[in-house]
Amino acid sequence: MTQEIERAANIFKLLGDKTRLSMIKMLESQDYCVCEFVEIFKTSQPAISQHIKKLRDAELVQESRRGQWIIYSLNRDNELFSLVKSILAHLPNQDFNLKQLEEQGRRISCK
Amino acid sequence: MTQEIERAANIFKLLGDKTRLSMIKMLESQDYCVCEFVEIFKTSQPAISQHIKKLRDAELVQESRRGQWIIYSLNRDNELFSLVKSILAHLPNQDFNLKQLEEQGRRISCK
DNA sequence: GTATTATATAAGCGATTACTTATATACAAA
DNA sequence: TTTGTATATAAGTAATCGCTTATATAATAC
Repeated sequence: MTQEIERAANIFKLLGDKTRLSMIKMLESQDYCVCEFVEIFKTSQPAISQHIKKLRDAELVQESRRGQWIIYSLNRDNELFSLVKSILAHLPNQDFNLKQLEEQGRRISCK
Repeated sequence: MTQEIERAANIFKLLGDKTRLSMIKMLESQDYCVCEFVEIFKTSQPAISQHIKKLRDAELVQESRRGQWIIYSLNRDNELFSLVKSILAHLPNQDFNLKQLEEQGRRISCK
């Protein structure tokens, strides 16, 4: 069992959850504030925070604080980013989530 | 949450296990008998059988019986095969497993 | 300073996972 | 038809997962 297989399998474990997979796909287009994820996925804030933690621990995303908000972005320097990138190419764009949020006037906190 | 995201996430759940991921990578090169997997992964026969069942249920692999042996192959007609294929391109070849088996004279049952 | 807001972390819990052992099924060889 | 071999399935279990609620931390606004 090569180490590369194991590393890849760990990435797939993370992408094997539809919330996390959507997040990563969304982050391909633009950076997101935690508060936007909370609104979009209609889950509790801790649930979102825990998903993000996993992505952060795997260095798939990176944070940057802006005042009281924390903005996450895709870490394109990740060792396995080329794998991730080629996966994302097969997934439908998820930008409609944020558009919907704006249309419904629910994109509030960080804007 | 699009259905496509959910389908892809299900694939990643399957590939998120290093045994199953190795199997799929190996099947990219050639078909494999269950008994070869059992030898190569040094796990119990039921454990292997259960991994295969998951891959079969997702129609990622297909079986064909040859006498008392069952040979598995990659299902290249799977709806998401292009995704799988592009993933496999990023993984190291695993053919050494079978070579090792042969060198050690442990490739016995189905040959 | 205190209050409020955004995010993270901790603890608990039910569901799921990946194994185990035991058994069933399907075919082969005698 | 009996015996052996390959594979699948069933049942049980410890570990992990993804949520929940409660609380901690960090920044802003007053």
